[in-house]
Amino acid sequence: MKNTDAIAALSALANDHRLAVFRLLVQAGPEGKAAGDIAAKLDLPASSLSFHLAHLTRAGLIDQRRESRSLIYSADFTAMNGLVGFLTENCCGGAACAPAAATPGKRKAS
Amino acid sequence: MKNTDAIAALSALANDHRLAVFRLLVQAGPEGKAAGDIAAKLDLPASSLSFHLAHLTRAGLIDQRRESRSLIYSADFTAMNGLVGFLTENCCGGAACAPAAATPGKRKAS
DNA sequence: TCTATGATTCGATGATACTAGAAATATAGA
DNA sequence: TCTATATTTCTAGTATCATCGAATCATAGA
Repeated sequence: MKNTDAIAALSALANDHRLAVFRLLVQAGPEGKAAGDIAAKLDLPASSLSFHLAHLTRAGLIDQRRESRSLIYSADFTAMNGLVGFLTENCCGGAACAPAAATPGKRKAS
Repeated sequence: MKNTDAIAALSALANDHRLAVFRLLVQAGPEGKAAGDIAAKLDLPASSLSFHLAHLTRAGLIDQRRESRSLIYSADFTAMNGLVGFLTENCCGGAACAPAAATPGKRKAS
């Protein structure tokens, strides 16, 4: 991950609404959520949400796909892990600090 | 970690200079670095650096201690790990995604 | 093609953040 | 106490960002 990518990701997340959107999508997993559902869940005007979704997309943190009339957004777990790795990179000069990452494993059948 | 703390941390890191400062301190480990050294290394005016250091401190990402005339700054690894945990929390609805964290282990003697 | 629905883009306004020189504060040594 | 060093606070000018209603675009079904 390049420095500019990290800045983009961090400033995308550095906002109340966008952080809420991202965490919602992280918890939703690879299936994602439609823009309308997100707007309803977070009680945001459609145009405001759209602004924030575009911001997160530009930063590479979420992906978009169309499903009929709905646009489905989902977290980009590779980007998320890349960011985490970037922040903790070479921690303490490369000594005992070994950071790890999460992967979007399959959901547990309940 | 509360939502507002995460926002504070993320917006603190969402800046070219502050990200550079933070990563420098992460790599420096618990020993930290004096403000003057950081300014020299990153080629920043003292007043600008001070502004950014205050920002990072307010966000809880770095600690400050005085050593004679110098103020030494060091990364707060607990806060860093808290942020990482917050972002990946309940990933994929709590399925196979197990995020981990880094700790500031002791430096390896070379 | 007409209408309804889901979502984005446009545009104006208000708020917040970054920068860096100058002045002020804290510590140390002579 | 006087001076030098390390750093912060003050200040103002500039730039960037968030908000949300209205208008627009894309898709689907009758």
